[in-house]
Amino acid sequence: MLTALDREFYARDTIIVAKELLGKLIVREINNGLICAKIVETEAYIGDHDPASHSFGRITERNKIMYGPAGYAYVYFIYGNYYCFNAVTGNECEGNAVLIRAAEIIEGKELALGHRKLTSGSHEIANGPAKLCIALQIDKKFNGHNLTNEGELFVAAGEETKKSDIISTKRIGISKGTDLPYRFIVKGNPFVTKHRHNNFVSNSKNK
DNA sequence: TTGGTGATGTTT
DNA sequence: AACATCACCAAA
Repeated sequence: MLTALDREFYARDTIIVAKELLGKLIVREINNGLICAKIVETEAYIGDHDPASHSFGRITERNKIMYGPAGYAYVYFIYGNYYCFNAVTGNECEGNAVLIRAAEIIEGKELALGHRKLTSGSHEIANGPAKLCIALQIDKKFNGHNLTNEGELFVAAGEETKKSDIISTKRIGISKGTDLPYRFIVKGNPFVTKHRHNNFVSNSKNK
C-alpha cells in the first residue's frame, strides 16, 4: 500500500519541492481502477512576486487555494478546454505552487489510454499538463483536494531522482517571467513535454 | 519532423 | 483581452 507524502514535504521552499517531486508517484483511484504515474517534469510558481504566477497581484476567487496551507491541490481551467494540476507548497499566505507538467504512466496504462482516447502509445499519454489531467481524470472537483490522505488522488514516494539527473530550464507557455529557470525535468527522459528548451541544458546546481 | 493556427470559456 | 494548452494540418 502506498503512503501519501505528508504536509511537511510540501511546506518547504517551492524550488526544492519542485525538484524533489521528480520521481514521485501520482496515485489516482477511479472506481475500481488505479492509475499510478511517475512525475518527470514540474514548474515552480513563486508567490506574488513572480509575474507568471496566478498568485501575482492579489487574492482572487481563482487563486485563493494557492494562499492556503501546503499539500492541497490547485486545479485550474485554461484555454477553454483544459485543466492543469498543481500542488500548493511553501508557507501559507505566500501563494506558492508547483505545476505538474508531465508523467510516465507506471500502472493503469490501459485505463489512461482510454481517457486520452488513444489506442496505443506511451510517451504521449501525459507529456503535458493538460494531457496529464485528461489521462488521470483530474478536473476542477479536485481544486482544494487534500493530497496528504490516501484517497482518490494523492502523491506517494517513488524512486529517488539523482540530483545530477535534474535539469532546470525556462518555463513553457508563459509570456512573463520567462527568464526564470523554474522548470525541472529528468535528464533525457522521453516522457517530458516536447520542447526546444529541453536542449538548453543547464545543470541545476543542487546543494 | 517542424511550425503555424483555431477551438474554447474563464478570469480580470 | 489575455490565457501555466492541445490537436490538427501543411510544408519541407
